[in-house]
Amino acid sequence: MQFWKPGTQAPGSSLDRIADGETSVISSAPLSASYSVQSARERLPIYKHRDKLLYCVEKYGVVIVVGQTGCGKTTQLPQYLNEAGWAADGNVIACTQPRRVAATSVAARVATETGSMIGDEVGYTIRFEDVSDKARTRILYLTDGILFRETLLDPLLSRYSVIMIDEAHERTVYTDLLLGVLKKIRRKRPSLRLIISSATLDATAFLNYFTNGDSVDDATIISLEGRMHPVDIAHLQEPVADYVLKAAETVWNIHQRQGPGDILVFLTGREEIDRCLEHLSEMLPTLPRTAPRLKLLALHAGLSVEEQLAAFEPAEKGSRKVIVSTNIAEASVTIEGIKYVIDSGFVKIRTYNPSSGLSSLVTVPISQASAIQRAGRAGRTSSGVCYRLYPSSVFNQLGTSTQPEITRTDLTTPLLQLKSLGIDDVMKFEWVTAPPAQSILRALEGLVAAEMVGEDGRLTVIGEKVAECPVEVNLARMLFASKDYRCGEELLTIVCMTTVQDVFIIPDGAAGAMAELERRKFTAEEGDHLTLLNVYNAFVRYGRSSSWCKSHALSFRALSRAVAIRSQLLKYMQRFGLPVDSCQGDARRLRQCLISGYWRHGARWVADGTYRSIQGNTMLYVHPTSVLFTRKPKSGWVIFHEMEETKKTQIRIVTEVDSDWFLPYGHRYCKSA
DNA sequence: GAGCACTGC
Repeated sequence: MQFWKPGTQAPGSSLDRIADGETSVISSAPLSASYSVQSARERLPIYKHRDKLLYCVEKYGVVIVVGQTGCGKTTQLPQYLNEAGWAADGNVIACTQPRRVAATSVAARVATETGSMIGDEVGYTIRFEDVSDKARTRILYLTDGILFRETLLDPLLSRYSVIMIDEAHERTVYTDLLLGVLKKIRRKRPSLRLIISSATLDATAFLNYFTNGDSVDDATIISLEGRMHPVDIAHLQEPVADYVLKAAETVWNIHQRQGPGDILVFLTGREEIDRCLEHLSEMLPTLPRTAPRLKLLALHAGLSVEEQLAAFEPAEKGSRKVIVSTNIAEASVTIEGIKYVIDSGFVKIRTYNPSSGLSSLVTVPISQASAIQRAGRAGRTSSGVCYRLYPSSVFNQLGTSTQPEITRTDLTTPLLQLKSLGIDDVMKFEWVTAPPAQSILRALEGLVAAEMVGEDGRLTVIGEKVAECPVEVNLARMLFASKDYRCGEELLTIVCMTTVQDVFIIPDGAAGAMAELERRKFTAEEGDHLTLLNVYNAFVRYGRSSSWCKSHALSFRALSRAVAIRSQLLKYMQRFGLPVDSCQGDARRLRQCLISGYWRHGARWVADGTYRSIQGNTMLYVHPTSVLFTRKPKSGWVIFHEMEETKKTQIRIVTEVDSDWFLPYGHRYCKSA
């Protein structure tokens, strides 16, 4: 079996020649499904490392495990540890995942392998769903966010003997926070074992983090070589001006000159995906009558569940499937049967500018780690080929890993939670990668202005409570204020509805215009917050039905999630003694309450139809999805949920208010300006 | 008059 290495090219390859069919693809037989579960486990590449892994976990406090997706570390390692007795005496082996689906699906698979019911010996915990048994569960899969939250309740995580942080190279905010806290915990509880599972390129960075760059006595790296199938890599010889067009051409060449197998294309967003598919459908009529058909599919998060599922259905016999996707197909979802990957080399990420407090979506080159991950998507069920739409010299210049999320995000919530853990001096926290000092300062200022943190840097009484609440700080602030405005019931709903995204489904073309009309039925003239309230109440009144959602162009998924979040937050409100009163239709009182959270998100209308932010006087455009997009607010003043920089600075979820309502917060502007 | 990478508690 041949293994590919990062940066290597298939022999003598330029993309064009490969797409012309000059390079053969090495084939190898996939794992047969006819073996029993036990012997299938033993056939996994990881199995030969079993004893070494167990020895290292025994000897070292921190073991960094390097291995490609598919080598079996996620499913096997916790089982090896269990078999070796690490879950004896009531101890639990934890394995964290960045995503909910991964935690649930891996747990189900391991339960099958161990011949037990899910939720018994093997369980999982994600938000809204705890399928585990406090006394019986030995192996627990959970999202890293849940485990971080657990440190708020049990700062030493004392029920766990081993904690495996899986997919650590993805560097989500919670992974980074967890690693920092776990390093601290290990000083107080050295018996706790940590396993950091990562892709190749980040391993030494993690090792250095845990050894502080010197003593290696307590940490080690194990490399689990081997993946199921080889993937040949082809680079373009010269960069291209239009990678969307090039992607379409490459699909076309593969289809005409290469053997069977589905094609996965990585682009950055919906607009590019649609353009690529348009190019391809224009070419379709020129396909010879006898040639296999080409099935064109888009895949991005904005699609409905049915549309997304289409990408997973096998192509009909004699036809080839082409999935043009965003980064969602890089790690979040896995499509079987992909043999060809086309990688644009770009990704759209959200970044945060701490000096303006603005977040923006920008298209940036991917990292080497991402490029390798994308290529690996071609080798899941058999050998494959990855066509990179950039030269190998460009690959070599890419950053090794994606910038950790914590360096490009608003730190308000993370800092509040660290303080709740007793880490008051966040400047001294041992970050795996330190965020910009300005981000920390801005978040601290915000926490002081919101009265979560006192002038002494310690949490206030309300700050302690808000830290426990799984919502943004300004939204939690409103929940607490709702007691004074007697509008807890409506405010709670609004908070949940602003938290879920894409409530309204607006398709392209004529269907979009129809959806637009449906949306107007819920419109409240005060603005989007009350419109969202109307939508939620109608959803509940009509029995939370998915067909009702469909006929009103609403997302059943989003609304169901809002219902789940609402019942979770309701428990917090009850615990904190916050009444859930109705405002009895008094929209004025309700909007006054909104200001208690949004007072820093105020803007005034100017004659050209744009707005100016109260803080900073930035020019703001109302997002086209807002009910205030077409209307001037009578008072001339609004508050908004969030602002984001695209081509322009846009505000989303906007509601009209009176300027007088800001007065009680005036003195705070002076402090935080 | 015009727009949305992806997660997570």
